[in-house]
Amino acid sequence: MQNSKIRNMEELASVSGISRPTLSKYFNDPDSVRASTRKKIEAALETYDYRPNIYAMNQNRRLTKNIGIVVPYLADPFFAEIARVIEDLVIEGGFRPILLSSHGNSEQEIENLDSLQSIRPAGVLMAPLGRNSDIAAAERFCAEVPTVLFDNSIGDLGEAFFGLDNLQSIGTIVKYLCNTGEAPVFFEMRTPTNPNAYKRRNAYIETMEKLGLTPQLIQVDGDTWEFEKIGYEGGLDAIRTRQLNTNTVLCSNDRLAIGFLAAAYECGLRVGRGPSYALRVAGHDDHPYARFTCPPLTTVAQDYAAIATKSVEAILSLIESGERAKSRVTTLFSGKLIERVSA
Amino acid sequence: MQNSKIRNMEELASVSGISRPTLSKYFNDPDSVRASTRKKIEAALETYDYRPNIYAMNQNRRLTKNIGIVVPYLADPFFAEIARVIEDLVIEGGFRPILLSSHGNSEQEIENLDSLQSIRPAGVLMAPLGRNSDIAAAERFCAEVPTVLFDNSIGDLGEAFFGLDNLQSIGTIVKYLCNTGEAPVFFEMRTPTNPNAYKRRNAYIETMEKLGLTPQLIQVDGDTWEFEKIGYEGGLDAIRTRQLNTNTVLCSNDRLAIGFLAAAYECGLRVGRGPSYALRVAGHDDHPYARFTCPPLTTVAQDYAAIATKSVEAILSLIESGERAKSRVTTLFSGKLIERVSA
DNA sequence: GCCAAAATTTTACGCGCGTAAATTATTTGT
DNA sequence: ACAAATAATTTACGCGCGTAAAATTTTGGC
Repeated sequence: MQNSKIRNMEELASVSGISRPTLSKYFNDPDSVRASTRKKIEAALETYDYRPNIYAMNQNRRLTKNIGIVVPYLADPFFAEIARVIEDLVIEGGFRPILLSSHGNSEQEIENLDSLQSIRPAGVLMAPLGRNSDIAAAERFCAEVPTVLFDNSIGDLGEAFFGLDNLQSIGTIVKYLCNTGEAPVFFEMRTPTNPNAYKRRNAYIETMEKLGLTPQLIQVDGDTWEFEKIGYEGGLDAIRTRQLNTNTVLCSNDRLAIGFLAAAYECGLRVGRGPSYALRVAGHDDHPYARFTCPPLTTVAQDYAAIATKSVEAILSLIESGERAKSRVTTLFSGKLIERVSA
Repeated sequence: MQNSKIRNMEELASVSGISRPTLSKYFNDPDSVRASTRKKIEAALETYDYRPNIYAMNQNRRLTKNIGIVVPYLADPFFAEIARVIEDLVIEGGFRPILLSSHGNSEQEIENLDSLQSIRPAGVLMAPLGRNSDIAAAERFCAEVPTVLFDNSIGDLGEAFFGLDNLQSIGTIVKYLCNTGEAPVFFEMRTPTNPNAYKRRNAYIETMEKLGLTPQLIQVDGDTWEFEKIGYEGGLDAIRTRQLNTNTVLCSNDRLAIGFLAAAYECGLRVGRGPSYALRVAGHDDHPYARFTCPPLTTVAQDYAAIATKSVEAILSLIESGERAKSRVTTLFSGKLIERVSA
């Protein structure tokens, strides 16, 4: 096994009989050296435990092998999941993911960008906070570092954007709800932190009007990322003050819906589809917990595997080309209706 | 504002009139230079945008300012929350947190340790996977890097351990359940990944026997980290095959309980306390979602702020001392009963 | 078995900063 | 105002690796 440890490439060079520059080449890309050489190196690596000093490497390389991943709120399992997929793809691409959460806080988001900038990443994948983001700071960052946005977009920031087609996905579930029962009221935060939320509101209104129906909004207060709490408290209030004049509620996202379901339960309203139920509740996103709510939540699934895959592909090809995108491409994926028992 | 940018300390030295070694001292500890010097440096920093190259710094420092944080499963909001608190404390302590998730996978856990070792962290805070952890690899890591364990312990690995007093916390909720209704059956995974789970099982048995009652276990299959799913499927099975001969179920953790609640709901069993309810269900951990289940989950809260604070304090003092712990100290915190409506 | 092409080695320099020792300047106490 | 203590500067070296250019070796094709 690991006999004596080796401290640097120089020493590895002497014990392996391969010159240091060739070793350097090998570590940057094992396939760039001759097969016979590669074998010798790998044989030496088996007996001598050695790995290049990552700091010395990155100091001298034009570009590091780091890719930053910034998400707005990691305690949200949705972002935890998408971050995990992205991490794996980044590793697969031969890069090193650096995951940072903004914890729903714009100052933290800037700090994250600052912190990333100091490690000179080859590229960054970022899901911005949205409304609260410091746009000027983000712009400055994007000018320095190739950045691909996902989940939600800010202006025309970044080289590309991958997200959800909110008009399609909200349209789908609104039509589904209308076809299977009463038209839905839209339950949302009054001043959401997230641009997607505005798009969903507009998509709801647009779809309802297209169907010849009158859109109705229930807008609740709250400006934190504790969506369940906001949905719960807003839901309690909406139910108790009889703001609902339909038996169908479409929540702007699943986390709000989870809170709303808790409120409905507390008020003794049975949620589900059919004559014996008081209320239908639907969400949006297919949150990891949506299938375990009571009752299981009807929602629209985001194809986050697609979002993750395409985002990573985009940043990798940007890095490989060494250039900036000629034009900012926006790619929107469709949502898929997930019919469960809540609506 | 930022006029011309400065590329290295040398240039900052010339424009600020302060020598480079002094600047180096300043960046390592601003308070180590004279106040007048500090002022001059900070004035220069205002006009010239400069930050030291982190790679060059870390290459030459004996010890980096990095602290690794390894959690078993970041998509679990419990770990996301505790990681967030730890991150903040680490930053407050003047260090740089590097957060890594093992995604419930032992190979990933080793990769994380490997990856951390290559950045030569000053210390590491780690919540190990447990049963699946590669103990030999972890031991080798701990021999190299000062490591403090939290949440769950493996053997006597690491310099210290901070976790929950499962005997106390399970004892508390078992007694509560017995005092307010029928004695609970214990619902858990047959072969949990997590040592805490075994401790909880034993704590349940011990407490029941102390109370002169017969412990009963419902053990469900599953060896992934999808606890809700396992709880749901196991719960469905347990209910349908009539394994319950008490109306009270204590789940080994809240995520299992969330799944179990979904199963109970699907089977039409009303969960709550009182004559009109079919079942009482309690959990353990006070998971962030526990207050939004239907009905809200009675559980035991872990004091994760305390666990986080003490763990960070421990690693910081270890780093400061530059030594290894003389003996491995285990600190267990008490859980606190959270009475909600599910039991 | 020869030659051009490709891979490797040699040589040499630089990256940006940490750090140690010796020297010089500044502050502090009296 | 002076000596002692403290801080800053100068000088010099090293960290581990990237990388470029030139010299050398190996490879593959015919």
